Amino acid sequence: MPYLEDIKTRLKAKDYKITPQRKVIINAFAQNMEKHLSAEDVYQFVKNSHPEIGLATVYRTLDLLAELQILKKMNFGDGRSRYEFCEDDDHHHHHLICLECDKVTEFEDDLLESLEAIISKKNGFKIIDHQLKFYGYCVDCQQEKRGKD
Amino acid sequence: MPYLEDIKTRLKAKDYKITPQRKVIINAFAQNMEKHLSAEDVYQFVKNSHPEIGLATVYRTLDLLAELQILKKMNFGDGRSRYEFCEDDDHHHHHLICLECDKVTEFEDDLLESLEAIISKKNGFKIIDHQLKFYGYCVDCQQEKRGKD
DNA sequence: TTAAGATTGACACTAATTTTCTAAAGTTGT
DNA sequence: ACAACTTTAGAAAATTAGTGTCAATCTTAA
Repeated sequence: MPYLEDIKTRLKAKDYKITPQRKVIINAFAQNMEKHLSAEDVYQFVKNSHPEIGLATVYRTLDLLAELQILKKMNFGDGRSRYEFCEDDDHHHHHLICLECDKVTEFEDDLLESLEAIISKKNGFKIIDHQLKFYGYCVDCQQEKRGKD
Repeated sequence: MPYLEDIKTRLKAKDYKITPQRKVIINAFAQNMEKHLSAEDVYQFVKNSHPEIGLATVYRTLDLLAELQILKKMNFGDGRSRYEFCEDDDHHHHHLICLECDKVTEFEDDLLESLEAIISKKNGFKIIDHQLKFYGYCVDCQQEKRGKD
């Protein structure tokens, strides 16, 4: 979760302008830390305070922020891209995705680093990033299922 | 990689008919084991022998086969779903995705089982499936990059 | 402040996937 | 084999996420 000032600096460093729209969109993520917003989510959220903002602008801004590695583009299989702040370097987390209610929760892990070394050696593949997702049923949905039996 | 006879049995068991179109589509996967075909890929492949087949039919069949857990629907971030045969139960493999040429290669692993146990305990999350993807550069593309320096 | 260039909003457009409609093909009891 | 019924297929329209265009507006450096 980079600080907002830091983000502005990084935009400027690449000669991108700090527009109100970009600020608002970045803010949307800062105010929804635990969530994984889609373009449409961002659009709806941002419309409250800035009704004039266009959906295309949202898409463009998300693209830009992903390119600058400020946001990370994720796919949870629901047919749209979702975004979250990049984490600094080697502190990875992964996702638990509920097959029932689609809730996505996060989960810390560093165990994969050693696996990366093995793969690099075995396949000659230079690893830049990884993604690990677990699909299953969250506590709440397990409860409900049990109730139905 | 389930046997074709087995697949037919599973279709029948759920009262789905074995149509020529379905056979041809299943065959397309059997003949492209190592690939990860998209709907369009299947459509093109299948058109050779059966030019009359419709793209909608391909989509419907892929949906059906995924629902029956014969195929697995995957997303490699190229904007379309791709499919491969489900593997039997606990023999998982994962994917190395090249950021340069988009080639997807597979990689065997059983190391994640122990991690699953930890997560289940810690988060009360009942895990059904997992997906692990490594993004980076394949041997060939590393070579090219080095050439350019 | 002002000019140069970047960015925006509106809207048309593309591409993947889904749905609808209708007819053809398969299934079943006779 | 045949009528009655069900399932499946193909064509085309509809839907949805995301992108491209372009004139108007904004940001920033000088």
